[in-house]
Amino acid sequence: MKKFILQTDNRSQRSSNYQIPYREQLNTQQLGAVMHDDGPALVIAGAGTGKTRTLVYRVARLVEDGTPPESILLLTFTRRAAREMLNRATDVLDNRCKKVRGGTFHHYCNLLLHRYAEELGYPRNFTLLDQSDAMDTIHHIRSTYYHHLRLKRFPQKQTLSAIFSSMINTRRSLYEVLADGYPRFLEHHDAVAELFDRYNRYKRDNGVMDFDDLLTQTRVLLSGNDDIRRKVASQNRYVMVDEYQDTNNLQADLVALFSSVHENLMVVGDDAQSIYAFRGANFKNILAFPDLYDNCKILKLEENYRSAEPILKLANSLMDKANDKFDKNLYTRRSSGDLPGIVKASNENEQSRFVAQMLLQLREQEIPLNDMAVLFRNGRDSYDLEWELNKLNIPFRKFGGQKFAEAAHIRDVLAHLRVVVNPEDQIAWNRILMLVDGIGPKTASELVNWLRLNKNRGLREADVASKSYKKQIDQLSEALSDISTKKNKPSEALERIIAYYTPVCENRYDDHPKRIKDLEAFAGLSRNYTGLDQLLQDLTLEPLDASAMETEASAKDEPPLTLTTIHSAKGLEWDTVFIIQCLDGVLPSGYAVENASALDEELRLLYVACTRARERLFISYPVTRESSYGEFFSNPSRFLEDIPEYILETWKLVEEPDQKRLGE
DNA sequence: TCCCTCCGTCGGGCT
DNA sequence: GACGGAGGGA
Repeated sequence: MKKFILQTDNRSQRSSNYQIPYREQLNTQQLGAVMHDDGPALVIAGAGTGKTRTLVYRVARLVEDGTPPESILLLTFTRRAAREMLNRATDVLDNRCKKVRGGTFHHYCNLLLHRYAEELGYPRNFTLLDQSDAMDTIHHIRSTYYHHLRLKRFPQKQTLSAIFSSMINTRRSLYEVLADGYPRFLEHHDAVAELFDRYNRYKRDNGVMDFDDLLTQTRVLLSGNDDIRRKVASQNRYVMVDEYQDTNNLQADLVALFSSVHENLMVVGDDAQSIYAFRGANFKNILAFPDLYDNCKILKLEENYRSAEPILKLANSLMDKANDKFDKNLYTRRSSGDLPGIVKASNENEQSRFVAQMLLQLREQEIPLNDMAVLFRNGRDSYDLEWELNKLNIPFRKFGGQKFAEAAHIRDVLAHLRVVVNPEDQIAWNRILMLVDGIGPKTASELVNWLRLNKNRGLREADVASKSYKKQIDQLSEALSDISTKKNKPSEALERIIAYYTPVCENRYDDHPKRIKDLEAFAGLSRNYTGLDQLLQDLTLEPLDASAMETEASAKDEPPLTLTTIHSAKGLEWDTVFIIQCLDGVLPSGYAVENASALDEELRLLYVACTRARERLFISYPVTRESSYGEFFSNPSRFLEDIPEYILETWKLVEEPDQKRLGE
């Protein structure tokens, strides 16, 4: 039977009196995507082709055509990306665009779940576990039930957490995950399976969820309850998903559910930039999208506006090396530009000095520091450079690597707040009790148990009168009751805890001045919040980078340089880009070299890194590396082999006796 | 029972 | 650099 299609009148009227001259500001391909109306659409957008711009204009265009902004849902990879897009849409149109709902999958799911948690048997104020909370929980279960396995090589908490997450996101059995990625732990299959069950039961029993639960529980909620699904999806008149190449099957299911009433779904992405296979993404998913949706319109953006031609040439020639070919060749009309350079340094520090010196030189040529970035494979690959930059007083901000809320002292303070929000949070109780002098694992777990069995009594009533730590327990319970009884602001609660915690911190860490400074910065940041639980949720869903606080102060003098992992550089661009530690075993990662598809992903990673640059690109590597055994020779990335000189120019570093200087 | 120190081990990229 | 286990002193 034929279906009726409801069509509104504005379709015929539009394009006559738009506030924004779309035709003049966009190319034909972009215009097609912006003007796309109803029904599913796939936009394949190569690097630098104006993908963000297209999304921004489409949001504005929908709003101009009378779509209520709050009925548009924009799913992005980070909340920062969503915010930037909506700000830009506000700039091109007006304030209405601020009302568009946008954020990450996790963020949106978190919102829905807080509304409907009770349907799933969770408390409405369920606690969200971040990466380290989840690992602590796993550790807790592991040491309670599996301590006897300690002599055999049993996976560590972060490995266990990675295994569990991989099972969920790639939809594989434990056996498959272990056999594929962790064969040495196959002998522990049954114990790990049991631990997984206990972990899930623990989360259930204690009303907490980890990152993966946000996605899986939302799917359960929407696929198991048609009323709720319809209610939620009918609010989403238009759904747009950015970076679709990096969503996995679980997220694809969610997208389908979110858009299941209006079916106005537009996904945007680039198969050549898929770099999240470890989270279950598969670059083939995006190409299979049209198979899932009848009448799916396919649109392509191919003209690159970002990079100078020599940079694109290098990027294209890298892509030629993929085992699994991509149907992709970016072109640009920009013909000028220097050749990308490859720089060989004799060791890591020389590489750092080269980068630092080059940065200073370019800054003198009026390229602002914040229009330059240094990219690397692993969070740790920049330690030496960070040291060098600090020495030279070059301000920088680092993305990726350790997060602010992962530092021990921040987690200590957060644990205090968490027991106030949720007094049944055993992991948090355990952590704060262990901080008391004279209390170790044994005493802490006895006290936690006592608290669990005496829910209506507080820590104050615990029997510690005869113990050496009585005094500190009194101080602790006083601090906790101060903030739970008075309904004070998050910043006041935080300051109260910091007052209690400061002596603990001084006693525990040698570098306490720096840590206490962090805590003050944290208190400052919390002033923007009115609710404690909101603060905790935001910190979890949008983890701050560890260096964010330090840079905050110096940023006033000069906008800082960016240091970032390639994964965190996604979607961003700079005038000048340095890619450091471009070594075989680093990029590609040593764990990828025996697997063709994993190698391809590493290659795409390098491709993503190169295409972040507009004008200048420097790739560098040291020929020697240090390890615990001493110094050894290292080789440049295999991806850089056989790239002809007319595409990638080789540079030598020449040291002058008195002053280090760059060679020709 | 707790705390400190020493030492071998380790899959990392992100929400 | 962080984790986790071992060993010794308080």
